[in-house]
Amino acid sequence: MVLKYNPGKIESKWQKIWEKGKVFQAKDKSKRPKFYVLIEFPYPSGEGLHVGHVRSYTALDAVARKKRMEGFNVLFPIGWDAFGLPAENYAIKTGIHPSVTVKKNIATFKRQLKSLGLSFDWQREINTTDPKYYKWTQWIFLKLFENGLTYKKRMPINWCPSCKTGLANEEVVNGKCERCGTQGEQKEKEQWMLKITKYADRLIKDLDNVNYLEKIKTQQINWIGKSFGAEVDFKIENSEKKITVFTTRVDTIFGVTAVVLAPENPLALEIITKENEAKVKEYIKQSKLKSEFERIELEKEKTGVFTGSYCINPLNGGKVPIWIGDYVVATYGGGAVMMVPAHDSRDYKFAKRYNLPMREVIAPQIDTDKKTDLHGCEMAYEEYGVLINSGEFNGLKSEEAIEKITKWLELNSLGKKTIQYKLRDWVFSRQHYWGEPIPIVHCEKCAHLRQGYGGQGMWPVPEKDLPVKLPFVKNYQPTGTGESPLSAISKWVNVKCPKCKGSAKRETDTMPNWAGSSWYFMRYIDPKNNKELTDSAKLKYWMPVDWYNGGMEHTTLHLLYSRFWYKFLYDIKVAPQSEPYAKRTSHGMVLAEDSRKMSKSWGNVVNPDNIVKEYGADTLRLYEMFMGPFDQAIAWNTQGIKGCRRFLERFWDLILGCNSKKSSKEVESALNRLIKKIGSYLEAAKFNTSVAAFMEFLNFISSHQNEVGKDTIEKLLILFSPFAPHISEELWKQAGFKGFCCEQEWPKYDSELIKRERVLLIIQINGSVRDKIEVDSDITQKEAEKLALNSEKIKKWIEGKEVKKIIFILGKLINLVAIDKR
RNA sequence: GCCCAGGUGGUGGAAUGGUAUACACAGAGGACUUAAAAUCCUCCGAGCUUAGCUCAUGCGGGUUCGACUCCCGCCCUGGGCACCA
Repeated sequence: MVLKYNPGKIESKWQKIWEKGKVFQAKDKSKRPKFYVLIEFPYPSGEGLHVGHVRSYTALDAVARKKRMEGFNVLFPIGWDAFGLPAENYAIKTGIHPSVTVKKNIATFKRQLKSLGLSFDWQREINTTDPKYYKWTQWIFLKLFENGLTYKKRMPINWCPSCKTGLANEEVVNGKCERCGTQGEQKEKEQWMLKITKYADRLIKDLDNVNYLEKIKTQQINWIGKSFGAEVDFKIENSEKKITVFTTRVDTIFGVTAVVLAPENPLALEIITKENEAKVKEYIKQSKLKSEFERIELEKEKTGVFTGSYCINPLNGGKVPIWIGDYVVATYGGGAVMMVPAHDSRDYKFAKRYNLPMREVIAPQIDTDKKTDLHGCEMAYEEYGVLINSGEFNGLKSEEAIEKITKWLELNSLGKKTIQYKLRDWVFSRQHYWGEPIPIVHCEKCAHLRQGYGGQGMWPVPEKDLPVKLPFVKNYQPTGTGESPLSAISKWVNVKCPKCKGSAKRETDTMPNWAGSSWYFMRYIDPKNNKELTDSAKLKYWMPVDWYNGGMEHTTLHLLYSRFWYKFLYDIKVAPQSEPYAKRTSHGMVLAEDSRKMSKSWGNVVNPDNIVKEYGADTLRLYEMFMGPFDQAIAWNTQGIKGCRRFLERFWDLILGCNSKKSSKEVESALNRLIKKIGSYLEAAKFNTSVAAFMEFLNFISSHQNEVGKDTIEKLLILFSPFAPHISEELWKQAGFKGFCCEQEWPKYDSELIKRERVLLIIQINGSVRDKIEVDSDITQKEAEKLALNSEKIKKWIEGKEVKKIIFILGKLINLVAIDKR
């Protein structure tokens, strides 16, 4: 009597046995080559594990399992990114300390992850909210501080009136707070900043040396936004001052009919003439009232005001009016632009609105065939062309003119070649309780003596005093004044100055939750080290991460931040190389059955617990691999789950029903083809076609059941175990094989066996299939031609025609090119 | 507006220059059953004058003996960026 497939029974059994046998632990001292597989560690939310987690974790689990079987010493760790607003908001509502909530949520996640048979090395579990962990997050901050990569800046920040906290640009989506969806505002506050812009160029350049999906690279490059151009100085009339503008089109400089300043530009207030003062001040006031979001929403509506002052065009000495317009971005290119309405569509709109003059200075390069006449054209000509109305530069092509005019400016000290980035420095402070305290002390006395960082009395907390632990509090309410709730805890805030030992105060801002995740992959390597961040020999052995998978939504945030930190750690000789991740892939979202995002409010959430209970973990794993291409978003389908369960049942019955000692040649050949396919599919993240290949193979052997020997079953189970580890392990045991299936050597294919002896030769006439005949796979062209020409079907097609050419592809097809006889 | 990824049966999708629609889901018919479920077998792009033929991979061209695949030009969908000078 053959046993029935019962995942509920076998899955938890094997999970326990594997754990006891420590089969998934990475070895620190090993002569084997290493392979580091990384998934983005989850935020342990109260909602529990999402089927989206299951998709990406299972995929990388399959990779990790295969690599292990290939003889690699595999590190596949897991941990918790546990700082963050939901736990704090929950604490505000209920008074339950965030650490309690986090602990509870982690327990749930852990149970859920373990029920899936993921081969994590649980010995290395980390938690960003553990003081033993965030000690080193703070340590990195101190290093950044010491190396001049931090600064404090009073700046307009994005403020969420609901969360009562500052937001990074990246956390504002369409003007709204990413977390709660409330409309954001602008607020001025002293913020800790990290100089990520200093690394902008390297963050682009080093992408050449890593294997990321191409779309990830382009997205990062666009985000950093490098543009080559020139800075040009426009002297202000009757003043010692000048306005420096940035332009990528210095070739259009003879077409400048105004210079426009951002309202935030401090020069703006200095240059107003008396008669314009009231008007201009009112305009600046109004535009400050508008939040950055509103400005964008008002879209291409360009407004501005004339200051009454003029500056001088350095090229032709012409008098240029200075305007203020809020379409000029304050934080880019110095917050000033030269306005060339004839050749920039934004300037064109601005000039039209205020009736400013336009001067054409670029003519389209005239093709001899078609003449382009731009006169009367209702838009700006933004392409490159040939210079006109540009004095001595007339007749030059734009490319040459850019070079020559820039040189001229440099010779006359009126400007220079330069590079601008869109990337802005990272706003690193949050006014929250549930984050890593920034380890800085402010001493008024030292500030008075102009000591401490920047003479402002700021001192780093000495390394021996780390971690600066979060104090236990009763009240988590944000102060709403912009101060962190920590500022209310005087016992914690008041400390001795590390320098003068006088009374001083702690920094009360905390770090954003991107901090802990910016280096966590390093801590997995040496999670219990309390002397250093990670032992350097271990780092050298394990880094870089060989395969990192995560969501596309982290491309411009976490992925960029962590690359920045790693580069910095490389510069201070902590990290062994300058890039942390050798390969990066991304997974598509798992949508609900109705193709919408899964959400409590829609009531369309699929809970993995229920699926495991009803169908088993292997079915869930297999289904999530099979549902579609890994990098694409895909809708859940309950019927699809059932199909995968059906497949596993057939698999189970078939394997247990095979009794032959040795496989037939045909089966052996099919198996070797399967080995080849699965190997290459896994490397290429083609999980869906891997599963299809198993299904095809099963269909094949179910019609050759008497020819399936133990040798085939052995290799099949090994191949299948990365995808469905429990059923493979159980069948391995039932079939009487020794050891763990998941510890066997990954099979190699024999290319001799892959070759087929007989193949179906396709016969085409002019590219259309007209006949198929079975032939020896090594048939020669001559023999194939003979067979083709003798085929009755083919004869009909070439009757009255002349065969002009024959194309023969060995073992595949023969194509006869036949044309009518004259 | 710019950048990226896509568009193939009723559905999810396969095929990276060589048999278009693998593999699955759904559906139809049959077997088993008192019946249902489960399971197994068969069919399943469209059309036609159905031993076969024609047409079909968003649309229009092109390259090629041969194009879902490569090139040019459109249309549509999804994602990212967005007054970045």
